[in-house]
Amino acid sequence: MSQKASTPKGTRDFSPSEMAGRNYIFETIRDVFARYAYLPIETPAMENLTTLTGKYGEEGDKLLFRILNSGDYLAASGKFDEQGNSLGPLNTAGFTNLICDKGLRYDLTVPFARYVVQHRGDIVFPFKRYQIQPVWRADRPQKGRYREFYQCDVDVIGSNSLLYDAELLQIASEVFSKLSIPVTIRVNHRRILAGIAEYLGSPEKFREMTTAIDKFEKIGADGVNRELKQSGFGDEAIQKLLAVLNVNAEHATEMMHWLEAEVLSGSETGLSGLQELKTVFGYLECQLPADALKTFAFDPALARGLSYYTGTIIEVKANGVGIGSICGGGRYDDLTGVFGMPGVSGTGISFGADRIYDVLNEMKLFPPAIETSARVLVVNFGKQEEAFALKTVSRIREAGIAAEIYPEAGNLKKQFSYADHRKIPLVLIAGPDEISRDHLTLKNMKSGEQIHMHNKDLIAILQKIE
RNA sequence: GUGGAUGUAGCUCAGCUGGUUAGAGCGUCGGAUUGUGGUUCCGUAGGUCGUGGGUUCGAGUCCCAUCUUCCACCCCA
Repeated sequence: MSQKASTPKGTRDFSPSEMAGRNYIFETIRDVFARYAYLPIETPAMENLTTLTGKYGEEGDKLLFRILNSGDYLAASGKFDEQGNSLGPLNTAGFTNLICDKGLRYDLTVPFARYVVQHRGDIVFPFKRYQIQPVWRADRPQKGRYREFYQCDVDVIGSNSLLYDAELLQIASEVFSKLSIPVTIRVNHRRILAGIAEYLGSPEKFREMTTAIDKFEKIGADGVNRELKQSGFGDEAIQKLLAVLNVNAEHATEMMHWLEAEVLSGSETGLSGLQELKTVFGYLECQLPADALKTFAFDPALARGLSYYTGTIIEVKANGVGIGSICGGGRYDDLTGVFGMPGVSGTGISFGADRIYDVLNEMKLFPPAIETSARVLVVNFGKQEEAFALKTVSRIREAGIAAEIYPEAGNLKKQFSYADHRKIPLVLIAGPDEISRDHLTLKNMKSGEQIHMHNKDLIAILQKIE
């Protein structure tokens, strides 16, 4: 009896043509990271549950994949008989903690914080690392939302310098420019949001306020109004907030001036956040050409959910594609505190490789040439010619050119058709005629042109065709 | 986790209110062309109609369950 072949919900296989696209993304991102002098690390797919829980809020904890312990834990618990009947009161949470103590990582930032604390003796600060690995979330899948997906994280830990905030923004700008994806990079500061909450007279409702404004673009002013009312904001406060969201400032500097004068003047926190952002934008102006600067937008309505951000926050969306954010991040002042290493500031961003793939695919922005396997196919004529063909294919490989020989003899039609399907640009023909004269025939599959050459000139000619 | 759609050949889909052997295009493979692919022509193969139950004389079509994918909420890369 055969069973149905399938992958678990929200997970996928990647075939060679998809891997070509994925590797193109990973290589592009890795190149940029490395050029800014970030160093690679990897951490295990699973972490202790104590490392993961409580870091992503209540919702996040629900989305953790937990790994069942091995062993006879039921007998050990003493709460169940052999038929599985409960012998005493034990709630789900308690039971879960009893039977599993490991989980799949939910992101790369928290494992990185754990890594930093654990290796603090070996690390030279500020530590710049990158990490490209899959993460898992037990979310309900949708388009652009998977249960297993790759994040490409770059973080700096152990420095308060805003130069790094600016550097990461520059990295984001460069990655998307290299991938030719038109994006908007929205930037805000958590302390500006805190200042706005003070301005509204409800600093304690900071959380409710940020989750409401985060939806501004999606649900509009009316929707935000409703949300805020539900959270207990007064009408006056709501009007003040909507006025902030509706300010139509063309340039970041205009918006900043207005906020400084009208909204944040009474909030020390808010003003300090604004000052930091000004500094960051100042650095960007030094580092980036004008057309790259245009992709950045200061947006006081950007909130971002993750609770550990404390400073600059950033989010990137592809223009004109209905896929969520493809990159996000920010500064966190005390991520390592929970692991017993307080007062270490970090800043980082994360690229969503799978969503970037979807964007490139939807916008048809993948370069055409990334999928070739071999550059040369050597035709197989049969027993008599095989030895010659094998020697030739080895010579080509030794010259650093990807080559393969067709596995079966005869039927040239089939062999050429194979080269066509595989997008192999060159076919080398070494049949009886050629071998007898120590010659070769090379066909260019794109132009259809064939050239004859002496056997000894092969490598030189192939290298010239490059 | 809550609510709603979806599933027919490898791919994109058709199949009217239940009614004989479930169709098309593209692709595959073979031939026209045994030393030449991409175009053309001819032909071939390929289907547990997502899966499991049920209603019915009869189910791709109706009902229930389940899985997948997608959409909204929640949240997020």
